[in-house]
Amino acid sequence: MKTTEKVSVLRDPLEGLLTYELRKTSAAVMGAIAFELESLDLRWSDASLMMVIGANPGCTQSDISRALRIQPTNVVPLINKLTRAGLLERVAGEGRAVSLFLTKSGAALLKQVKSAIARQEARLSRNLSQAQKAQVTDVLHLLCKNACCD
Amino acid sequence: MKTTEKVSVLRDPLEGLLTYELRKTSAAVMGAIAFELESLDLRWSDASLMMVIGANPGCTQSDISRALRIQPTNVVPLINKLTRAGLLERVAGEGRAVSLFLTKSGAALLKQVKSAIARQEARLSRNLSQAQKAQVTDVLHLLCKNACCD
DNA sequence: TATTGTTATACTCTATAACTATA
DNA sequence: TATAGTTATAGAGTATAACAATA
Repeated sequence: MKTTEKVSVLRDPLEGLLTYELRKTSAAVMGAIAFELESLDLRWSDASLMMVIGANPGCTQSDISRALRIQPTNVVPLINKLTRAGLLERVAGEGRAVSLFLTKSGAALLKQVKSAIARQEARLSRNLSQAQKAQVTDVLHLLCKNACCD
Repeated sequence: MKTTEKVSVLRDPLEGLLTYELRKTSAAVMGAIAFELESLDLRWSDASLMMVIGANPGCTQSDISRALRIQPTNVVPLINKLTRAGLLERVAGEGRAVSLFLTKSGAALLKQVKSAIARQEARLSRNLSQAQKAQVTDVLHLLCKNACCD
């Protein structure tokens, strides 16, 4: 015996670590929203950009950069993609600033984005107790703060 | 008046969304562990690999791939890096399989990795109530499951 | 000078296709 | 054939440096 005693199921020494569980859950959740947005030909970065501009018509790339904590340099290709797709309009503002607005078709697509996000959120929290639902974002905010930023 | 009425602080329409908060918190937490591991010249992917091999001496790359949910193809460069650094030993096993072990210096470094992780975990949960501490991983597991995988 | 926007670049993580070697 | 490992490659996300344009 014991000729083929393979490990195959490993002991997972990372199980239960906040760092690990957060990363794993975040990865799963991002995979799920990616699937949800696939039919709209949008990635999460696109969708979150549209959400922010939809809620703040006329905001600038700097505004977005600060709000979503992405480097200004990384906002550029996202804006370009959405502009080329006819979803975004760039209007000259003060100084070098450019004010961003959703086009008509951008606004229409945003509605679908909101539906996709609503579906995702409903699915995520479908079997959470009221207490859990109420506390989960509080805990996440605490953890975020403890991780030193925000 | 109203000449320079800039937006500057945006309304954040993503605030409170589980998808968004999870991603943001995960990013912050990964940044914090990256900082913690920086002095050891390891990234989280290296550290988690060492943790798994330390807890499962003789495991294979396929085992690791399944445990950490990384593509087998992406395990290769990680293993190579740690092997080149003298932290890992590869011993021929059955068939094509290769059994992985930490070297002496690998085991020594793993101790420091564990300390770094322990510091991180303590900092993350320092101001969580007992109830929160007890429930947070449960909620994360639920969310992970609801996201459809795991 | 400080702010805004941009280009180029590079590194990490992740994913797929195609291949070799072994049972 | 199924499993283990590998190579090459490509796409996203994120980071810095250097620069141009405007107040």
